[in-house]
Amino acid sequence: MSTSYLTGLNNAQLKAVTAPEQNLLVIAGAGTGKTRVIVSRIAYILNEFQDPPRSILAVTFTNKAALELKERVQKACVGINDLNMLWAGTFHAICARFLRSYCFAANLPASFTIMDPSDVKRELKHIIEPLNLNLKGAELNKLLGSVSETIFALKEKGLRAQQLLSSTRDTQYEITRRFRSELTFDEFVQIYLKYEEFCETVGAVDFSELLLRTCELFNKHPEILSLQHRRFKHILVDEFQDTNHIQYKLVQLLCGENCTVMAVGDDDQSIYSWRGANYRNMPNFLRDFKDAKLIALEENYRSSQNVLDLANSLMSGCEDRLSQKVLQSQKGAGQVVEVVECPNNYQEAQWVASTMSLLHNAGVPYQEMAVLYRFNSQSNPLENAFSTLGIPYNIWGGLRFFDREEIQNSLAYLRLAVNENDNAALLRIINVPKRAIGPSKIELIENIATEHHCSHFKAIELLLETAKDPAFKKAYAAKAKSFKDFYDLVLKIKENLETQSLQEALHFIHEQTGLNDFYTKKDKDEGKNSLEGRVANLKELEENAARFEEECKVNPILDSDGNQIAIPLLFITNTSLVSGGEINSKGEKDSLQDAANLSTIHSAKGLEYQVVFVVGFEDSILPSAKGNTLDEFEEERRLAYVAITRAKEKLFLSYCNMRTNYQGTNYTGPSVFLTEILKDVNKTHQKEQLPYKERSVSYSRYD
DNA sequence: GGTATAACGATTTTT
DNA sequence: TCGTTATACC
Repeated sequence: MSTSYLTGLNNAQLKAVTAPEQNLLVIAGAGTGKTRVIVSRIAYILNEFQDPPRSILAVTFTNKAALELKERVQKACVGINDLNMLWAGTFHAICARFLRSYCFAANLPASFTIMDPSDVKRELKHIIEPLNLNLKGAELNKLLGSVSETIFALKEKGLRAQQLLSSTRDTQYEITRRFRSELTFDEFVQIYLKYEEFCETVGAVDFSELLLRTCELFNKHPEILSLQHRRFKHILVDEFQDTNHIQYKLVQLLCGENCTVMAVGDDDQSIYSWRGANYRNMPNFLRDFKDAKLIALEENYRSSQNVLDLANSLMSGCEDRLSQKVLQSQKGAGQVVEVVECPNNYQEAQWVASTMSLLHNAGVPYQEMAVLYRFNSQSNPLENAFSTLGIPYNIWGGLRFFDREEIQNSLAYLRLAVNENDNAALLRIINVPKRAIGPSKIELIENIATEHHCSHFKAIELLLETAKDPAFKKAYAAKAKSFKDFYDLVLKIKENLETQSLQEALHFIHEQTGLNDFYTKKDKDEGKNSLEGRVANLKELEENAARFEEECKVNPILDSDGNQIAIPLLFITNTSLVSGGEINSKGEKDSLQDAANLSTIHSAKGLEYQVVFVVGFEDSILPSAKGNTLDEFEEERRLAYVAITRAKEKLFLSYCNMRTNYQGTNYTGPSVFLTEILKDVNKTHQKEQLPYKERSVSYSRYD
């Protein structure tokens, strides 16, 4: 038996990896080899405990992380059979799979589809419009945002509309606060009720519903839950600081008598609390999971000590920490951290670009350099400066592959063919490309649907039937004609799914619905060539489908009766949840090869670069001016911490005295965090009487 | 029903 | 400044 998965681990890591079967909370500071520990622990479970892969459930924050984990486990566990029985995925993907398997018990149709947030908004608009709230378009849109966010947040707290009816005044206030005065509590509850009703009749679930529905499934059906308890002996959860209420509940539910959980996370890197993440789930874990043991990883393999000194000093100012970690570098002091003062944000951008250019000439590849900022809006001057100097760059955090309009539209056809009740999908594409079905005709369909309590698609069918009747022929003939093509098209797609491969079916959709022609024209108008345009993305989707189909054949997913679940269904589920290929904000499919990285701090989480520029280290930027409470302030501190700890060799921090953006011109200045850190560092410098050039932090001004 | 222009609002974002 | 969406007009 090989134990190579243990070599090279430090003491703390070894302790975590080789711990007996018990609940474990691993606090893994930035760059301390967290993924390594998870992979090694899985290898240890398989080799030492001799438990089969199917007894392991590994939960990650993103699909990308799940994929990476699976690959690394495969490498570390050569010779172990049935590795594909190991479950690794996000909470959402895992729940979707449970719901597919137990759809009947979960009270969902076998063909249930998953709505993305834009579908949800479109439906909420339908629900809210008849209320005649007298809102301007933009205001209505903002309200739609708040309402959908609120519904998601409530579901993730486990609250359905029905339960809100008996909620306390405090809860009611918490909810209505989000809508200013545009919506009363009762109005909101009515909307929420109607929305749930819509989802129910249509057989569609939103992202939050996946989690809530699965929780309810297990609570209502202990026999199904005990099946899981019999299966899962080891649950590993990565990024535990980013779990929310319902995800924590799910872990509790899934953890049976003979199961232990390894929760891995870093409370210092919790930067998503505004989305419902609760880092206090980490201390709660110690309280709620029997005999849970705590292990902290502090040996850092990523950054030099000079970088870590800043990070440590920044976090020492934070009160609410699970453990007062002090990160120790395994790489030595390293290069000086440079703090740079700039007159304004345009100069700052110029300074970044020219410094990068110098570093590149000195041999640092562009892809090893990153500029991190608090707001997307800060990227603009940087992009200009980069273009002027001819520095190639990629912007992260732009539109993702499966969020793209053309992909969503293509998938909507597929969704409708799979589940004709999916009204959200129907409304999305009934007039894309244009086939002369405007608002008035859609209203007609909606009226028929309401009247007959049926789906929109059925309503079209009814309309076409009625139009055949000579008595109505005149009245309906003109209107019916425009629906006929659409109706036949969807039926044909349905038929194709029975006989053709998924790839072929998608190809048919792209050709026959006119999507390809529509986007070919659009690509041309926008001056896109055949490689970077929307048509190319549709092609990519077809190829994606082919790959997916292959995978399904190798590793089929079964329902509770042991039957294989239909591939188109799985594809829809998968693509709704998987963010796809890397796309930069310019919509280019393939990112540039040796290109510098521009990113918000949030989307840089988990990444690392040789050289990092953190720009806009200013009050009202970092920390953001939006935060008022102490909690919000401390989250900004953690954000700064995440930014700093992305750097492997060289870190630059910059701030401006004056900043011009759409709001106008503001006089800014160094961030409180910066003054805090520098005070600390300077103290050390003085104490050790270091000459200026040996100091760990240098300070300069750029004009 | 489709296209040009005005008006508005703008933390952070994964699933 | 930029992107989205409502409206006015053909």
